[in-house]
Amino acid sequence: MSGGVEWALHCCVVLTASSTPVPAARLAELHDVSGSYLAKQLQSLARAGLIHSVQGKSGGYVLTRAPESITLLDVVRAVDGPGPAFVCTEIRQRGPLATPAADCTGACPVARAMWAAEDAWRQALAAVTIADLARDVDVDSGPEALVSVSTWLTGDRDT
Amino acid sequence: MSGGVEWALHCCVVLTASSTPVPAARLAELHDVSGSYLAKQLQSLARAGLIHSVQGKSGGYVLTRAPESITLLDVVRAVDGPGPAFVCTEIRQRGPLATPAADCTGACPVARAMWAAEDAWRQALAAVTIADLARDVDVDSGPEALVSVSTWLTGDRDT
DNA sequence: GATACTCGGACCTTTCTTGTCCGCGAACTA
DNA sequence: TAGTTCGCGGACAAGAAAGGTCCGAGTATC
Repeated sequence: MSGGVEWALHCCVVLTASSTPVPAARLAELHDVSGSYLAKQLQSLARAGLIHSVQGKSGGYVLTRAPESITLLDVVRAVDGPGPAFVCTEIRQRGPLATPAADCTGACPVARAMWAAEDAWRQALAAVTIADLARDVDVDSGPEALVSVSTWLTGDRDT
Repeated sequence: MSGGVEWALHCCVVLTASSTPVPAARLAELHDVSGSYLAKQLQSLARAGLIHSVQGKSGGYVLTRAPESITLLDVVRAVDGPGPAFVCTEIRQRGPLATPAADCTGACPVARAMWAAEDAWRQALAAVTIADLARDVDVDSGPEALVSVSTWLTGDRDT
């Protein structure tokens, strides 16, 4: 799993606190990460339609939907790609005792089991939304945490 | 996820069919993969205690336990490592609005959600055993498939 | 005891991820 | 209308990790 997923998730949670566009550089400064690289993750989120980019002065990124309708699975799929982590190379069709392709109607048992586990993983991710994470942050660090983030994001740069 | 997991799983299923040691080169020939590289995966399985290596002439690998007591999670952890796929870099403790370390009693909400999903994945993998896979192969390809594999594995090389 | 066969680990190559940089176009401001 | 600020996209370099190969240590067989 790529490390950019963590950055993207934190950015989505932070964007919950702001209704005005937030530049990528500001998000990078808040998290103390490389702005150039974070921009790449944000572009992935924008391509997936999770966030919307506003160009020009006073531009930046805004969430396109309500935080309640953005699941963790959406973010992970946008950053890490939609493909399955386990790839079946059809080993059973190779070697001296290869099973003929005609008998391979469905996926091989190994792939079936691995993909079923991945489905369980995706289902768990789809059950949690960005709004849930924001609420958890409130519980953990108190409601003033996200408020101060909001004021810092929308405030002037010279702080 | 590393591709060697697929090879290791197929090897474990195949080893079900043989009670005598099977050389790594024989397993590689059966699956038509690089023997030198497959040896690395088998060594990982041996280090994890899933298979036992017998040296010397007529040596090879044998399953240490019954196939019913080897789960897919055991194989995946042995090959891909036991660490979690999602690594939390404690982003919340960085940047100008870093939450003080004293307030970070538990994992941050983002990591909690991601790890919960991974637990669901591991639980699904732990629920399936190598014996289950072998049975599924019997259902898919008929019982004669594993029988012919067994005779091919134990037979002489000059076939 | 010699031999042939096996595993085991050290080593190298290729690919991918991570991270950086700069030019272009768009939108807001004056 | 000109200038500034900002996001977008591709090109590019470094580092890690996967993929792959090799030779030495050890053991059962003959």
